[in-house]
Amino acid sequence: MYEELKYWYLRDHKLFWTLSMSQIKQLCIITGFKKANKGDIIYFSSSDAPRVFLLKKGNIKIVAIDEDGNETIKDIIQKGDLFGELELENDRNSNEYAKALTDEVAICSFLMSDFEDLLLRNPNLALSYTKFVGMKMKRLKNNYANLISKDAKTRLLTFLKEWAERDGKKEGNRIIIENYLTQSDIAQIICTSRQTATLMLNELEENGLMHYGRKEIIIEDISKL
Amino acid sequence: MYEELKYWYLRDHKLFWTLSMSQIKQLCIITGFKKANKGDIIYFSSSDAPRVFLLKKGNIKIVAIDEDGNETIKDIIQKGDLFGELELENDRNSNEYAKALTDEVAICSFLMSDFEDLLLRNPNLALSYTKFVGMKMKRLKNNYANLISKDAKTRLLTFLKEWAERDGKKEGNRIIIENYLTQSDIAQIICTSRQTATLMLNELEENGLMHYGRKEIIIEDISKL
DNA sequence: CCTCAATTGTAAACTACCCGACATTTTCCA
DNA sequence: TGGAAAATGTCGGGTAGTTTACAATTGAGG
Repeated sequence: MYEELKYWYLRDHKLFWTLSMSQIKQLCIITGFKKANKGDIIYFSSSDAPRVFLLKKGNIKIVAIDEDGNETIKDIIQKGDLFGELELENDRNSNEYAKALTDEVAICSFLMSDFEDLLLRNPNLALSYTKFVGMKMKRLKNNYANLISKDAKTRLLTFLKEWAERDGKKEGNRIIIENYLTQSDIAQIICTSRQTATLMLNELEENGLMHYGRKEIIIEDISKL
Repeated sequence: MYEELKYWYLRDHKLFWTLSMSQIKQLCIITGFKKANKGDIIYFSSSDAPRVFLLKKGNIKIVAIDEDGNETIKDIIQKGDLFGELELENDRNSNEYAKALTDEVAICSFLMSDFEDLLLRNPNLALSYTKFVGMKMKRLKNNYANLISKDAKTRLLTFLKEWAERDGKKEGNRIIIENYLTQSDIAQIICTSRQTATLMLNELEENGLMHYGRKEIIIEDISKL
């Protein structure tokens, strides 16, 4: 990869704003780059050194397989998200892989050890990174608090609202979300069965609150959800 | 507080091992200290500047109150744990307080801004702290993964095992845990109703697997749980 | 030692949700 | 373009776990 490109991929990420251009150039720590198409499975090769990943384009989901072969969605990663071993601790025994949700996906990665060096040399970056991880943790806590105390319908509504806020485009009163999730994906995220999710989505549609389509989701009035 | 004490409270925490004694002495960032007894409620005064807390002695639980006045246990904090705004971001609108679970509780705290300065001046510490937060996150993820995919009985067993491992004292084959949780506390932690928890605990007792007492919990053979 | 509040024990009714079993529709690609 | 695979729609039976309700036990404080 051209040196030019290497730092371009870092430049526009919030996390690296504290660094000057020349600092970024010095780093050039990106050691991997991958493109994928919808449906492709991306393995985190557990054989080689632990890595931190940065999603430059598209959306992916992290999926775990348990002993019985059941898939569980562990996370949805969006453009600009840093992911992988955010813990800076490697944990080899987890059986996880990523799956591309959108047509085009671009991921770049660097070695964790490089990243650690970088943090040590740039205390400001370390602080930003810590806050970044902290925010992730807060989001996680909120999500789970939801799963636990609310029933399936509330969970669906909360999920839809959050999604609309993060991804949705306003068009007058409506909000339009580009959809890359099947109903069964949504069901998994809100931890219910596919049938229940389908049922609830149709119910919302009957009440004229929203429309679920494979390409896009339209929410008529978010305040009524 | 005597200067001596101030750094004593930091000295023996894993997080600060990378700092030399003299460095710790220079810090003196501790600005608050609190003692409490069982049942006491400890408020995080949301009026003054955001703080990081360090639990020196005992156990406490973090409880959130929702609109309807329902209590939810959000976290159990144990001796040596750092807690509070781990996110390094202040979030004023949460309605949370801490409650002492053990007879004697000692908490010290320092201002977040001081802590941030400290991190900036000690990159090594920043890295340790990042890993520390990361580990918290991993534990959190595991706990929740459990809540979601397993039934109430499995959740109880997982919780008991984890508790035994963290807190239990071995006596021959048995493990004895000093108990500071009521059955209803346990029920909240594993997200089930008090009645279900009671039922399951009694079932385990009938099968001779464990004994639940108000002062201590005895597990006959952890491998059989 | 007695009293009251907190904790624990038990049972029955009820319900949200899962699961299996299909039919129908859409999408993909050979 | 046609046929298979994936996604969606729909129905009812079964059940884990909640809720309500009340009794029994424990323990702390006067």
